[in-house]
Amino acid sequence: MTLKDIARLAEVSHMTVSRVINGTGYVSPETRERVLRVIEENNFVPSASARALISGRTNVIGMLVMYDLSQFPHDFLPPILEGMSFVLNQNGYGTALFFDQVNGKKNVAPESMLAKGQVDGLLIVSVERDSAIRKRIQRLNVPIVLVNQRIDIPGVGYVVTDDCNGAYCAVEHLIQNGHRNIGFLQGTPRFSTSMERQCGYEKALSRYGLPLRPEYCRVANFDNETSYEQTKLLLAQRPEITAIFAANDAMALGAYRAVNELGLSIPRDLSVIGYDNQEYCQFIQPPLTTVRKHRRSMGEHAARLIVDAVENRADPQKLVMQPDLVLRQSVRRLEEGA
Amino acid sequence: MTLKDIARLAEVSHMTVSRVINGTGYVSPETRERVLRVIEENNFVPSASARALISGRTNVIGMLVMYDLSQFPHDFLPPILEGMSFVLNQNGYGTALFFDQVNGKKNVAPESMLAKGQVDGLLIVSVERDSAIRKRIQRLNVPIVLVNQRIDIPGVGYVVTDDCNGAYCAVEHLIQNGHRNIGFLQGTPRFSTSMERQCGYEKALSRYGLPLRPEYCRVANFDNETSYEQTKLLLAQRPEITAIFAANDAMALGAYRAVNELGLSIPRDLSVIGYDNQEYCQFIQPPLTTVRKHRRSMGEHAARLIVDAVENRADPQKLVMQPDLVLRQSVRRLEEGA
DNA sequence: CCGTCAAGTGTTAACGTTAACTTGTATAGG
DNA sequence: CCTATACAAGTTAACGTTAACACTTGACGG
Repeated sequence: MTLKDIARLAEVSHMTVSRVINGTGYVSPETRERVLRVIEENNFVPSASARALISGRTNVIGMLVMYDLSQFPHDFLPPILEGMSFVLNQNGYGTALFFDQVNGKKNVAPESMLAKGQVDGLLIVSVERDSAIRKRIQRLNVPIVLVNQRIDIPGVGYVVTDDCNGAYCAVEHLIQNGHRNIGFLQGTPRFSTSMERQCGYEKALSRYGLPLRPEYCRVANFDNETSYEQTKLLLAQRPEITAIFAANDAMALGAYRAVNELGLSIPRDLSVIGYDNQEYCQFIQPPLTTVRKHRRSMGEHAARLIVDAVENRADPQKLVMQPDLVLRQSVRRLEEGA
Repeated sequence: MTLKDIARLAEVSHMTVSRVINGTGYVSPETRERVLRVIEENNFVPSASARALISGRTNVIGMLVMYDLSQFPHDFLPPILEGMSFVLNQNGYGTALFFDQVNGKKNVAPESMLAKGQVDGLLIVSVERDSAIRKRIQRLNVPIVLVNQRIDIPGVGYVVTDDCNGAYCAVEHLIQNGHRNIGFLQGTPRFSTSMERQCGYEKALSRYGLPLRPEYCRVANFDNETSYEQTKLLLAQRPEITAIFAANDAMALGAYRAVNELGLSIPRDLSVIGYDNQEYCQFIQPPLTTVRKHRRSMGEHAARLIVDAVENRADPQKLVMQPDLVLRQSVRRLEEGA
């Protein structure tokens, strides 16, 4: 079923049908009616391929996931994809999903698929710091918006969460609850967010005139097991510590485990704040106070930026979003005299 | 940059270039070399749109997510998508992702996008029982494979996990550890997997000659809070219960909470098995024994089935996968005399 | 009463491929 | 030596759409 078939059935030329469909040019009301009826009856939909061929635009935006899923909390991705997909669809775009690597193995497709002019723009969800992204991006000549990674490349936009500020708020919250000796479980330096969270921790301490003690900071690689060990060490070596800020929730859970094992209790003996607001935070005991990134919203914004760039042939914008603190029950207010 | 540009630069006709690219027909080694060099130098990639137009095939497979993400564990989706995407890419297919509904709102795109002949085949990830899928599927005339939903529709394939057997194994494991009075926290009847898990529970009891006591079974809607309440009730009303099988991990966590609050301990006073093997299962205390679905593998298989169907113009196959039990530390072996 | 313009419709060519057919040349078999 | 055939190309048309231009009709102003 093509334009011409519809044209024949409606007894008009194929151009008239095209005009009816696209709302361009003059068509008399009666003709329009007739054509629309025939289209309806045959539930005709114009060929996307033919349109893409002649217009040079596919109306498809690529979504490239640049990190290995198994290395990162699984629930990070879905809300982002969902947000992107929703906004893109609303704007008449389809979405092509690619994973750069799967289970450690490099995927074949991304570059070639993306080069074929198969997409009008590209959203890249990534996690690692800098990495090879810079180089790889340059080859592709479509508008690009990075999600969750703030790399300043001319002509490339991004949507990121201000993790530095998120961490700042978390630590500030601890300080405002009377905590002075605050441990920090740090992530892998490989991940860009890791450094930012550290920066926020340091900023908050300095802002409130507290000393930055390197021995309070432990690198635990975003890893539950390591955090568990480091927390045990930390509490043994530095018993004056009353609170821990963990750079993600899995690490906070590691701290929980250590505290339990030492026969202590949260938040009575130790206050804990995590980061990411994973699903389980509300279910564990005690429910974990943590920092929430607005993941769906990030996806939505990224989609808007890319649509904007594609349609106005302009460079994509850059956008920094603020996370917020989700208060639960893992932080205790210290008495003044304590 | 088109075939013809390459042809001009290599001083051949565009057909020769086409033949070189597709490996069809006769081309002399020297000519092939020359053409390949020119292609390389200009890193030319043929237009997917033009190919799609003339061949009637897009080399894109649609992936439609039919359920509301917020209603289901977030980490269910990524491995499935990843598995699909990987296999599809390997076979030269691109992937178009669509969400049927986002945050309760119906998405606009799916039907129209899919109808436009934009995809050669469709993978549908769903969760709800039957629902409207039957009707919606019939309109689309591309091969379809359902993922995680076993609906027998002629010409439609599926990849599912045998949740009945998964539940059976879980309950069997409890029985083999000496438990006789086993509670069951049930999911929403809305979800297809829910009924299967119940079926497995009942099968195991009956297989081992244990009575099915309705008062041991509580509907907790896959919900943490409800499970928490139901577990408290269950333990109060039926103190003889020594183990609980929860139809998913969130519910198991609810049980954990109840047990803690009653001053009891897992697995000493109560053994618990969950279902899904969510990320946090290994991190909570005690680590939760649970049933693992092979999600990436499901995605991979589904992708293979659809590629098969598309390329051989045959009806897609149907496939039932077996989950397995992940043993951790939430189940206690009861002494014979206990 | 003619030119101009708007409304409504049609014709043609182009987008970048591939299928199908055609052409030319070297080689082998009779 | 002629012809059949394998090899190595080239030419043309088609896929389904849209842009650009062309044509017809009627109305209206000068």
